[in-house]
Amino acid sequence: MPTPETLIAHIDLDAFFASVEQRDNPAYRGKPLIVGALPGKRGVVAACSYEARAFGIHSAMPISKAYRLCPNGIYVQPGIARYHAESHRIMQLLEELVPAVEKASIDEAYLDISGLEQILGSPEQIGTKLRQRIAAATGLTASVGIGPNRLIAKLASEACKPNGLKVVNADAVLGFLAPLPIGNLRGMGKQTLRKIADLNISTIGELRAVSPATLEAHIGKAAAASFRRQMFGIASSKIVTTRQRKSISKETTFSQDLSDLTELHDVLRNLAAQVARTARREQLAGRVITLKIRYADFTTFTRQYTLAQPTQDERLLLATGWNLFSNNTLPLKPVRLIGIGISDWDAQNQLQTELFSQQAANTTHPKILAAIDKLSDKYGKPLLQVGANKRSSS
DNA sequence: TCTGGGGTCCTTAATCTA
DNA sequence: TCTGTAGATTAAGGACCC
Repeated sequence: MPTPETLIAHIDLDAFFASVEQRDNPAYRGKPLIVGALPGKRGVVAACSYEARAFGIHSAMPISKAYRLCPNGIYVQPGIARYHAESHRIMQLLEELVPAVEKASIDEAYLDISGLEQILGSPEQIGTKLRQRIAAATGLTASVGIGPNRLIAKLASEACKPNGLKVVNADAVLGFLAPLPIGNLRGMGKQTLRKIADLNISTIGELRAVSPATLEAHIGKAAAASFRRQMFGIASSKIVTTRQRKSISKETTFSQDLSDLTELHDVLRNLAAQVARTARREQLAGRVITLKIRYADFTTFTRQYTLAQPTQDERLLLATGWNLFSNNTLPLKPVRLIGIGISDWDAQNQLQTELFSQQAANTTHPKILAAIDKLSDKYGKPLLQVGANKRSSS
């Protein structure tokens, strides 16, 4: 028996955040709706309705600019928890129909529909079923692209947005790609486009005519190889149904740049506590602690430190993060953003819930001990006691 | 124009180690 | 023991994505 042709579907929920808001608030329907920061505050557009797009607004646009373009639009802050719940519900729906579903983001999924034609019908029928199912259960619209691999499926769904369906068969891939803008290729962002601007090419078809050596000279070997594969429609069709996260981080941008060290420390403590909470909930402990600082001029620095043992405790996170901030490797000037994260764990080091007290008490690194001592002085009580056995209650 | 937050992956330079 | 080197690992930044 011949092996069935590989078929991947990409599902993309249309203007997801904005659509959920419009569905739940009839007053928002048919109006330019912008989900993101509120005008007057620092921030960007997270999502916007198609009515808002008519004003030239798009996601990631500074909110101040969006407001200039559309002062009469409706501006709302995102309700992320509601969107996650909705997303979860939709993914479950998809899993009922198709066994291999990969959640690619809050509003996107890849599905392996190879060999399902006998049960669910032609690719067009499968795509229609998926879209109908989502609409019936949630009242939301989705665009579905189907192709021989992830790249083609994704580009097909982009091409038929909003509320569309497009199937690209294997023999139509080259023709489908040729007229698309090169910016549609994965990894082709602003910087890469700038690097190849002098080649004067705008479509994937034109990019194919550029010699490999020329492309390499402009953007380097690895990137050139990646784009050459993509421009001929070569890409992975592997669906990863379970994915282990690689890092946990929290960051915040101040409404006004902050210089006060006490305030900065308080914010960092709060962020460290949130990171630690997530880590404990997900039973992860990381060895690498990363501090992120952004200044008023948007220059951004990261500093990291590798602990001898993994941790998920906010005290060690905070002490290490603060030490990275104050150990004189960063300029002393007003801070726009501060963030902290942990990473670098492996399967074996999950669920080490008693780890912290032991490891922190066993910490001998002078930098960490000094930072912890300093903090202990600041709070007028010892943050760590050798042999201590109980968790922080703060 | 003035740029959020939470991620992933890649490149490069510095440092460690055999 | 010293020195040079290659490869591995770590650190930092950049680019990108949603």
